[in-house]
Amino acid sequence: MVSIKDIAKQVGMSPSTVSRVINGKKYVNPEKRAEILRLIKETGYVPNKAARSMVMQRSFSVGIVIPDTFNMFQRQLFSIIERHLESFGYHTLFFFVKSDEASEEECLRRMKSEQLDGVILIQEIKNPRFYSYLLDMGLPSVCTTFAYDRIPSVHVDEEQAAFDGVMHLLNLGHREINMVNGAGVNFGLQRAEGYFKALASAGLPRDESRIVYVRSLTAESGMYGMRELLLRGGRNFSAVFAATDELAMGTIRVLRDEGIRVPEDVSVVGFDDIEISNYSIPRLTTIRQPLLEMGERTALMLHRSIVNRDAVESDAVLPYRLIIRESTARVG
Amino acid sequence: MVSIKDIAKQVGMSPSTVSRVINGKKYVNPEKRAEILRLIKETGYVPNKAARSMVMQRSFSVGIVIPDTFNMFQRQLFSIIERHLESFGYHTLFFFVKSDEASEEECLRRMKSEQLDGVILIQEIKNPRFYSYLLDMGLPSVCTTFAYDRIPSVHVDEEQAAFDGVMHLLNLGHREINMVNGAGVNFGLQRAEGYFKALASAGLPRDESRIVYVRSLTAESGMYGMRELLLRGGRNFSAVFAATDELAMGTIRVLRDEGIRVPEDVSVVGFDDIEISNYSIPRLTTIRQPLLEMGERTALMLHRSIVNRDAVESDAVLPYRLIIRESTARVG
DNA sequence: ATGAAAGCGCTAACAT
DNA sequence: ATGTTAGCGCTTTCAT
Repeated sequence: MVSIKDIAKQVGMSPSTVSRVINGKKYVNPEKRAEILRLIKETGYVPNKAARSMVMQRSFSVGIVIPDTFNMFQRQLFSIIERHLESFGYHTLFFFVKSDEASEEECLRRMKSEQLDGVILIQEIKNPRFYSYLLDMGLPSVCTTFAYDRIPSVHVDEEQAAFDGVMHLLNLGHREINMVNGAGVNFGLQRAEGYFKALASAGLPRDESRIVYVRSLTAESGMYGMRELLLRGGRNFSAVFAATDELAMGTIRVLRDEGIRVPEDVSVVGFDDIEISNYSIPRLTTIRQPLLEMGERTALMLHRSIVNRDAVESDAVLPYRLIIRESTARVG
Repeated sequence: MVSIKDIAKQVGMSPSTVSRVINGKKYVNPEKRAEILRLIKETGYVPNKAARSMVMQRSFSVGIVIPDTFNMFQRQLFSIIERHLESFGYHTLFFFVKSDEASEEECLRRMKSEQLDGVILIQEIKNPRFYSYLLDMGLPSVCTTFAYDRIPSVHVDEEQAAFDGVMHLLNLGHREINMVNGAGVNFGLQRAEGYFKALASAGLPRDESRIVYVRSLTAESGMYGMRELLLRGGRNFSAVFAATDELAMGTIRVLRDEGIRVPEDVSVVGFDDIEISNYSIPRLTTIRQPLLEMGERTALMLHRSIVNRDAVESDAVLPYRLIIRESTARVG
């Protein structure tokens, strides 16, 4: 592998000068610079990242912490974040964590060993030590899709968004509305709260038995959730609010298998607006999270707090939007 | 950040000894070892990866090259590969590449700078220099989901799989079968070949106008492709073979919008068997690629060629399987 | 404008 | 069994 020394030797200059050229520093004779640049291109020289990151005490990389079972929304989100991070000159390291103690611990270890410039969390970590570590190290971080006090975050007003989704159902005349929700995630609680508040605004009681909490946010879990609801109350509902689009797809699948038509018999509202929601049968009515903007803001926010370590970033609460498509209809 | 020196000082030993303990080498007094281990735990010491990778001339990381617009099958695949790689002790770096020259070039640069232990390609790279680089550097690599001469690969027999998919349609009595295919990917060509061979085996002519090539492998592109086919020949078909499940979803969407029922009016076969294919309406008949096994074999193969640099790995051609669900039916 | 030298944190060869 | 030393490739004072 060709190194900075090789280049230096070939042009008869010192490594320092070559380093200056590479880093675009001043105080280099334009002619020498040109020659060095030419040689760099010619030899295909590329700086060794480990060496550079050792001496500079930073890695030019940011870590993205994401559940190993990330859903499609999260997948789309991290692609966007990755793209923006790249435009700021960072590389991206993914840390897939399972939601158990050991995995979070391992993730922490890796993060330490990597000399990260910053961290983005797309997953609520259970272990409080995790956050303490970030804070103690003064490691720039931002949370996205959820909020954590003391770490800046980018998200939507979950509760209000859920409220609006359920209001849409209410406006369509639905009164018996179930919810399929994710367990163990904070936004699940917030979305449930919005759901209850909307019902309350229509004078409907808070009925916990109308919510089922499932372990993951996938279609598979959605099926499980809907079956459970059917078991609990039979067909005592005319609408379902699902905490994610994937959950909604599973819900619709079960309904369909039971011979219940969507939206003729039962209306379904999702949350996220992932790509296929616009292609599925029926197209899904859902609450769109502003994916592009969330990704952009997240990357920007992190970049800013890396560049200016003691600037305090404030949370960005972005606008969501109810997208009405085919899975909801006036109550029959 | 606590370093190996700090640990050494605190136990009154040399850094070498500490290093030996960390790396589980022999020749260290059990008591000292225990004490050092204790201190490591106590201080939360974690080795600096950059330093280690500089002196050892390797990074303990493998790069996964994947299209920036990766589809769901690829997403599922890389999750699995990542998991296995981790179990072998590697970290995973993702290289998202667009399919343009500049992006491939940039990817190459990054790969050089990272001192990778190995590379996995989930994407056919256009630029031959890319492969040359891998080969010249003696960098262990494996291709997955496609084959490249001179680099070991893990894949299914694309042509035969496509053949079987189309045979299923033929067996159902279909004779007018269209294909929605991905442009610019090698396996697209192979799947087309299987499609033609199946048709030929039923005495049907090779009609290029029945294939449409679309730019990506998404549902969006699938819609585009189906519309184009409709434009070309109207309803001159009773079945469609789509080169990926996502393409199939888009295809079905357009059909539905045209009032054409699946499978009553038109049968659709996909390829991949991604998760939602089992939840979509209708559930998709498709050719399953052995995701788990492909991921495992890919990781294992790479690991072996890293450990044993001059062992020659042979291609792994894994068994696919036709999964018959609801999107295909006997011709009406 | 340029070079010499030190040092980032670690491992490995060589002593002992 | 353990310490000493050199050096991985680079950036960054500090001289000049």
